[in-house]
Amino acid sequence: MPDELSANFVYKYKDTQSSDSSQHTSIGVIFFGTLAKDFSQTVSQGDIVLLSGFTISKSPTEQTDGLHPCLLEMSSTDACVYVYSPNVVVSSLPAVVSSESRYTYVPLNELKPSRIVNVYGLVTFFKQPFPTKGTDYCSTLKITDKSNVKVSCTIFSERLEDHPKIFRIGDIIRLHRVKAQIFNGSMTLLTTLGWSTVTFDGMIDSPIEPRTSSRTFHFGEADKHAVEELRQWAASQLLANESTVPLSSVHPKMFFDLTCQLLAKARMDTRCMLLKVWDGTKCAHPLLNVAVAPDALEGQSSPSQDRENMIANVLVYDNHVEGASKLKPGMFLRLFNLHAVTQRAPEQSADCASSLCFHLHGGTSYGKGLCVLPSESPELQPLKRLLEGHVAVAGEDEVNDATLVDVWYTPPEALGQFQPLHIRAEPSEVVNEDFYTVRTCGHTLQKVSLAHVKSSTAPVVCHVRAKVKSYQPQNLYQCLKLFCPQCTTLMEVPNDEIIARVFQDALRVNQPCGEHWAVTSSVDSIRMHVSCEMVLSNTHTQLLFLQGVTLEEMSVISAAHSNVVPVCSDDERMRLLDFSAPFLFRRDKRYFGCKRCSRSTFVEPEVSGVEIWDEHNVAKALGVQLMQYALLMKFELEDETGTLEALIWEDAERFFQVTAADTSACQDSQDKVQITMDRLHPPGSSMAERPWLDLCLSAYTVEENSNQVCYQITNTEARGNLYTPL
DNA sequence: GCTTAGGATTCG
Repeated sequence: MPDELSANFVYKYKDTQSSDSSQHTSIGVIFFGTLAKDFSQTVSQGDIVLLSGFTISKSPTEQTDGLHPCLLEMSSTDACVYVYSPNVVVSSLPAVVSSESRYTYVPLNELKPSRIVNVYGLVTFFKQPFPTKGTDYCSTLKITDKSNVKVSCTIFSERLEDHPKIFRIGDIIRLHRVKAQIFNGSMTLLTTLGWSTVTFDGMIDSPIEPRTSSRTFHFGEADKHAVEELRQWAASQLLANESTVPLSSVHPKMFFDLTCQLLAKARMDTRCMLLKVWDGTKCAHPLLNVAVAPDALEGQSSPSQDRENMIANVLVYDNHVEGASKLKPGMFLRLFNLHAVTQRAPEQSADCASSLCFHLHGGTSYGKGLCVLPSESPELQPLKRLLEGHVAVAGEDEVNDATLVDVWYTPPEALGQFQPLHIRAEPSEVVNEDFYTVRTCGHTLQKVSLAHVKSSTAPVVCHVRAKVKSYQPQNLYQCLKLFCPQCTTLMEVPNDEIIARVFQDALRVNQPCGEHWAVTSSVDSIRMHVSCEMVLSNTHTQLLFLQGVTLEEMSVISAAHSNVVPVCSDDERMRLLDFSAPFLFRRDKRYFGCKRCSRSTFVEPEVSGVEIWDEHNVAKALGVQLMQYALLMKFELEDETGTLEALIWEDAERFFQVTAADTSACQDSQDKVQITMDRLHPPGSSMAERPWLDLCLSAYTVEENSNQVCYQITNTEARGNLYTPL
């Protein structure tokens, strides 16, 4: 045929003179028509080609040229060839190859069954990749374009990172080498061998940044234009970026998408994971707080007053647990199709207002799922500013204690409670991956040097990398303090000698006391009082008042009781002991009252309405201001630029992953603090051997101390396998 | 070894 061009390209990867057909490493290929023309204009020597839609035929010239006995012959107009140049990846179809625009994108209304095509589209529906019954994960999505035709796409890949990074409806996706097919009467697209994808934000003015796991992908002016055009069209159609719902707009029973930061997570069971998240807004409905043992919780989420209704508890079920288990506190997430469920915590009675909890139900229907958003995403910036603002405000409220600095220098008294623990630490082995620190704050800050921190104006929050040059107190039992949240008094925990003396003083005036609210029984010189009202409600075994005991007797008796209050008598009236002694013994724990803020006279305890007695309601019933246990240490930090003294105080429990109250009584918690210190500052180690610590530092001024600038380590957790010997 | 899925909730 005169108007038809033909070409015969022979690729010789290796020259061979042999006529033995098994030795042939080259074969002839025959193209016809426009494909032949386009191919001849596109290809260069050395390119790699991939052919499809060709048939094998006998070579008529085998006898004369001694080459391969077969030929590859283009069988129909469906045949296509892919040309891989060293630098650019070129895909070509019959009639579409051109030298200036090497990729051609087919509008969605022009798809033809069994064609392998490249397309651009706007995402109108998507699911996170889910495991199939086969070998791959599958992403299902639906896309549309200017033609307004909607096409479903199915993407298979066993590598999760190769799946399209779609974060929201309205994102723009580019697909290469996907096959058009009819399924159930509708056009669909399916990945084929060599497929690839890139996605873009669909917001009209956001930077055009391709999201892909591929390190080599083609992106030119034409792509930029395609994205811009789709964004324009989407905007005109009101299709673009359906926004997610802030916590402040969530109401019961709704399904919604949430953009948030992960604060903490905990495995509930094999099919359920708890995520504690926030987005910087306050929910109009009370939020449920799912209580979890502190050691089961990864990350930090202490409910505090000013964060009330800001921390959402999300229960993630079944297939979503796999993805959730990879999450780390601090990450930014998008949770798709969360269900706002009203429920009561187990301890809440039926007349209590129920609170909101969020469920990510099992399955993938309606796009249920979760994904991690890159921290630098432009759409996260407003959220991050909101969170940082909130963290800063919380910091100002909490870091205001002028007494900290003073108390630091008062010589601590020995308590004899911490047992120093000796760990074998070979100096050469101390730099160990078993120990490290992580910041759990939401700040996105560049790390700065200690010199930079010192030159900054407080208040400020900084991220640093430093080593511990020294720390105080060296005897760790001395880092345990008592703190009054009311008057901010900070004091040492009285030792047993002091407490025993208070008990002895009380014994000297051990007269009977007649309180109308109490019934009394006596064994020898020991008197036990219980509340009449509590006897009636059968809760009297929970709260005992003991008179005429020594500290030793008290310790034995309280070991078996939930709440025991030591009392004495004065003028036939019951009184509490001096506040140098604990006002309450709860099994192995002792609780102290603040001398300044507690009621000085003892009146009838207010016992109505309490079902379960703990240290808080005992203190309240007695008019006592409960003192909190707190850990206080001072680290001398060092980096290449200098040293800086930083307290570890408000976030000490977070840092050491213990509660201060536990360290007052529990050997395991004391050991944990000791081991942590031995990891970050091994005994006898040189600076070079100590680990670098990633720390979040808060700098603040103490007004009462001529505006002295103080530093605290905040939002930082010590991590690692502390129980592996170094 | 060359399939898998092919949108459509609500349980915990």
